[in-house]
Amino acid sequence: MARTAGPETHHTRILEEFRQKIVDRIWGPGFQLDKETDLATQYGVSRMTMNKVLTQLAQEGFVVRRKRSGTFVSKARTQAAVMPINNLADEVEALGKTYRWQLFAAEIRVPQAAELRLLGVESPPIPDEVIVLGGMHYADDEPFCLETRAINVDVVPNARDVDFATQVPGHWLLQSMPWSTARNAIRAVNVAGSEARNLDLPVGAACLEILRKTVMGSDWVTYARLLYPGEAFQLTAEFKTKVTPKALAPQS
Amino acid sequence: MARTAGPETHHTRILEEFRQKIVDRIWGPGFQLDKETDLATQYGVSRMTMNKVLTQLAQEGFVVRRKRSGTFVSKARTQAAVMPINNLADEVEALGKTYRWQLFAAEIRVPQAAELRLLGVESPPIPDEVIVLGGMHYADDEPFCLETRAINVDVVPNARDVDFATQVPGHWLLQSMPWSTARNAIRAVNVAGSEARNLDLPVGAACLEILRKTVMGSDWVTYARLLYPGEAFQLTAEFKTKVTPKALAPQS
DNA sequence: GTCGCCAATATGTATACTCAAAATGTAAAT
DNA sequence: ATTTACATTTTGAGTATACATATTGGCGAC
Repeated sequence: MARTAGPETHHTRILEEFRQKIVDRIWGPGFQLDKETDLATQYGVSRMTMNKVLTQLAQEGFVVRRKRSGTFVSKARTQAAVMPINNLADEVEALGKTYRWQLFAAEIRVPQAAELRLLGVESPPIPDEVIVLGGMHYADDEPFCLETRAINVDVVPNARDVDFATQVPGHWLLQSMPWSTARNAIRAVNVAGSEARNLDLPVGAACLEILRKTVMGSDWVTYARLLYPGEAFQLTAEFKTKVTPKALAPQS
Repeated sequence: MARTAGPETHHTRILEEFRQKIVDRIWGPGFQLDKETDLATQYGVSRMTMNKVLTQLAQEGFVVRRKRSGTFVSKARTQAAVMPINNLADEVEALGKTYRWQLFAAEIRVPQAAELRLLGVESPPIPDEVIVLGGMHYADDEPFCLETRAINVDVVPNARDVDFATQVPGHWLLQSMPWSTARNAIRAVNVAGSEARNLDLPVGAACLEILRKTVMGSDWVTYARLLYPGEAFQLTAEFKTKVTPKALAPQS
């Protein structure tokens, strides 16, 4: 589990030492570090090197730096979870199961109001032509995730020519449009009707619903709704304590 | 919504320009940037400044740097969601509602097997003395979150003297033990029995269940189970596309 | 032609030195 | 007594320079 023995350079060594001191509360919240010139001489490095260490620590949120005032260990406030949302095929195959994607329908047309509501579309500028599609992700032929999606053809014109029966929409979009931004909302819902039938669940079963809006620049690329059987699926996230951008004031 | 107009320094300006170029795919995945000495002269800065920019970009995962080879725009693979999990009081008050915490019971004793199962405790080393507590978070006197928790007294000895009727456990722990690490699992479940009654929900209603294990060094600090009324509550997360640590190879 | 060694090259790390910006405490002025 | 002005201190940003390190492409030996 040991990290791949990073390069033993001055600044990485000092960085790790400082982080450890803070995590172990040897330097507790509010503690004021010596000024960077002093620290530099104490550790036998130049100010630039010590500056690199402290700047990095500040970026990671461990310390707050204020001109004329000094460098302080920050107080933890918020917790930020880094949650990897991989593509489903990888995730399913990591469990040793076979993955399969089944397209139900895909059409280029004006989306209906009900569909927009389902997908959580709030901003009115809806283009005339949108790919509306639905399908199911299977793991060993068991329903794993029900997907409903709208794709903005204006932003991704070559989506027109893609056969989403063979290409998994999410995966294709990720490959096709790297560096986009997304906003997720996660809820628990009771399934009913055709959704319950498709997922092979009793009516009223709890499901995890992820509404994802993907944005590229100023335009939306896709709205997706992913519905997972509740008990069978779970999202996991590892995280460290972090500070809120505000409330950084050192001990007064 | 505009970011608080950051300092207009050389390296931040260039950094933003490069990020934009990559996000807008002017520099697509696999694109090789000019070498840093050339870029430095092109942008009229010293190599150290350009180095700072490129190092930062590499840390953010936008580019991969290889000695002798050059700097390449990396290919997006995974998406990482950064999900802030604030303390509930702040969250509730952000909605303009009044927050209230109601303790049901808190005891120091050996936890029961059923409780450990509920909390998702898997690793056997259970200390003899554990604080087992349960309570409810209210927003405007409506049930908002049902909490069940175990606290490791060996790791947090002063938790003995805390009155968890007035102190919210999660908040107190966060203040008391900053820089801990946690692992979250998020599921959807159907509520039943006393849980449904306490949350004022019909039996079978979908709820969001968060199992959180908090670790400090090598010991566990607390296991918590947070149950949110499904339809009423949702987690949201903003995120950008990121690269996997592996699979960074430039276009061959 | 193939294999292995070597040198050229791009990044990585570090130093020493400037000047700028911001915050704080002190002293002067109203 | 309160405000204003100023000097000091600490971080922030940038430059010029040097040497280390890894990798790649070419050259030579076989």
